[in-house]
Amino acid sequence: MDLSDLLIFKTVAEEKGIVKAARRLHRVPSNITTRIKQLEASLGVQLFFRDRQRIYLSHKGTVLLDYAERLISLADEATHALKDGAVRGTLKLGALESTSASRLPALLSLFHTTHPDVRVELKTGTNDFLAREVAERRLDAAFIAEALTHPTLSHAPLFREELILITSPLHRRVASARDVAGDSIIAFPTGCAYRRIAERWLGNHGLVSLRVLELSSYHAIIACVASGAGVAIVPESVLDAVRCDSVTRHALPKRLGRVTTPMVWRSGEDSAAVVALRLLAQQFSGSAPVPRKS
Amino acid sequence: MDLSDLLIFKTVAEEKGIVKAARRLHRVPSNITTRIKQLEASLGVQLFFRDRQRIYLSHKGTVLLDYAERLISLADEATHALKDGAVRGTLKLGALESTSASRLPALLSLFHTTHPDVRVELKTGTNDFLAREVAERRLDAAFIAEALTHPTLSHAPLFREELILITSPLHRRVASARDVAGDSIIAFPTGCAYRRIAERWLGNHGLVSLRVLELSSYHAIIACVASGAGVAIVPESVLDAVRCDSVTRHALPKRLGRVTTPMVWRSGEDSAAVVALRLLAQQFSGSAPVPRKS
DNA sequence: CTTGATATTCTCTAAATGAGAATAAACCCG
DNA sequence: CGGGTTTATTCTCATTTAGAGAATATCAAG
Repeated sequence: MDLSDLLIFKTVAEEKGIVKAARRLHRVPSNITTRIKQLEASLGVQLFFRDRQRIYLSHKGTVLLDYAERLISLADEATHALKDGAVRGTLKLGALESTSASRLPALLSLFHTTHPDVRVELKTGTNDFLAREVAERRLDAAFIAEALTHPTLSHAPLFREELILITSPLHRRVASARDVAGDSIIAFPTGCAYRRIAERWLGNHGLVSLRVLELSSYHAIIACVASGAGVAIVPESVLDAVRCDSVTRHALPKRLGRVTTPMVWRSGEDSAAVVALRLLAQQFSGSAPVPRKS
Repeated sequence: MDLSDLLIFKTVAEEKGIVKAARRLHRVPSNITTRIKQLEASLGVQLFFRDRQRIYLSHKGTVLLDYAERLISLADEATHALKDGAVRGTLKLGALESTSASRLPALLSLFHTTHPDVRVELKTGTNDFLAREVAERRLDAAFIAEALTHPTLSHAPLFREELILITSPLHRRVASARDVAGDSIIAFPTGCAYRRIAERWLGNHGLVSLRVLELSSYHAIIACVASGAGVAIVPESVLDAVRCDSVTRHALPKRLGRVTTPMVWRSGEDSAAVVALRLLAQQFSGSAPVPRKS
C-alpha cells in the first residue's frame, strides 16, 4: 500500500470512474485500472464492483476510502510542515537553576506565545553538565554561565548578571576575600560556574583549602546562608526573584562580579526553533544580536 | 513521499545508523542511503546531519519523524481493518416510517451493541422509494413492505405483520369493504405498500374512486383517523408502539391482513455489515435464516 | 598499524511503472 | 435500428526506478 495508490483510489472513488480519474490525475486509464487491481490484490480485498462498464465502491472500499483520506491529508500536512518556515516540533532546552528561577520564566512565556507550535522541554543542571548535554545532542540549546570553548558549540552572550556574595546578617563586613577566610562555601555540585568563580576569588588569595557544602537548590543554599552555615556567590537577579531578605549582600570585585551569561547551541545545525529562541532571547535581554563562534 | 520511504526513514532514525537500519529492513545499506537522499531531495529538507561517518537526526527530521510514525501506524490500522473480518464502516439503512417506529429501535440497538464499529445512518421513506435507493446504491439495505422483483435486489422475509383497519371510535362496525365505502383513505404518499393493499381491498369491491388524504407521519395519520377524517390501514405493531387508544381496530381478511415484510439489499455485494445485520435481524425476528434471491 | 565499522558512490540487473493501441461491452441519439 | 461515443480492460513495449553487490574513504578501537 502506497500513498500514490491511495490517491489514485481516492480519485477513482470520488470521480466514480476510471476515465474521469485518469483525466484528473493526468494519467492514462489503463494505468489507473492496473494500479487499482494491484491495490486490490495486495490488500486481498475487492474495493470496487464492476458492473456493465461502470464501477461502484464496495463496502470495504468505503472503509479504505476513509483511511485513504486521512492518510493523504496527514501526508499533506507533513510536507507543508516541513516546507513552510514555521517553527515547530519540540525544543529541548537546558538552563542553570539560577537562570530557571530568574530570567527564564518571562522568556519562555514570551517564546511560547510567539511560537505556540513548539513544545519546550526544560532540563536543569550545572554549567558543565548542560554544555555536555548540548554537545552530545541530548539538548538543543542551553542557558549557561560560561561558554567553554568546545569545537562544535556556538554561543552568544545574553544576560548581564551581577554576582554578589551573600552571608548571614550577623556576618562581619566583607571588604576582601580575607574576610570570608574561615567560612564554608555553599554551592552547587561540581560543574557549577559560579562555584568556580568563588574558588578563583578565594584561591587568588592563597586560601587553598576550602570547605564546600554542596546543595542542589537555590532555595536551600539561601536558607543555609541565612542560618549562618556559610557564604555563597549567587547572581543578584536570583536573589531578586526569590525575594529573600534574610541574607546580607556584599559586592564582589568588578572583574569577577560582572559576568555575561550566554546561550549555547550546536553550530552548523541551525534549527529554526533554536534560531528563533536565540533571536527572541537577544531581543528580550537587550544584548547585541551578533552570535560569536567559539 | 512514500510510505516505504517513511518506514526507511523511521528505521534509520530509530537505529541511528544506515547499516543497522539496513539489517532490520533486510536491505542493503547502499539502498538505504539512496532512498534517504531521495527523500531529502524530494522534500527539499535536510533530515540528517552527517558527521564523521555518523548520522544525526536534524530538527526538521524530528518533525518528520513524528508524522512518519503517525502515518505508518495509520496505514497499519487500515490494512488490519480491511484484512480482519470485523464489521466496520457506515451502514446506510432505509426503513418505512412504520418499521422505524415499531421493530427497528430494538433491532438497531442490538446491532449497535454487537457491532459498535459500525455507524448506522437511517433514512425513512415509502416502499418504492427505499427499494430504488437500494438499487441505485444510495442505501445498503432497507426494511420495506413488499419486495418488488428487481434483478439486482435480494430479499429475505423478516417481520410478520398483522395489518388492521383503524377508524374513529364513532365509526360503524366494519364487516366488509363496503362498510368504509364513503370514507377517505388516509395514507402515505405514493409508493407506500400498505396504501396499495388498501386500494386493492377496496378496488376489489368496485369502489374505484377513492378519496386519499396523504400524510407523512404515522402520528398524524392516527390523529386524523381518531378525529374521524377517514380510515387507514396500519400494521398492528405500529399501533402497539405508538400506544394510542383513541381509534378502533378492525380486522382485515386474512389473505390481505397477514403480510411478512422483508429486508432488501443488493445481491452480489455481500458486505460484512449487511450480512451481519441480516443474520441478526432474522435471529431477532425468529424467521428462517435462509435468504431468497428474487 | 591493523582491524572492523561506517556511510557513500558507482555499476548493473531486475522489476515496476506509464503510455499507447486494440478490444468488448454498454449507452445515447437520431 | 444502427452508427458514434463512452466505458473499463488487456496487451505490448519503452522508460523509469529500485535493489544488490563491489569498491572507496573515513573514522574508531585494539
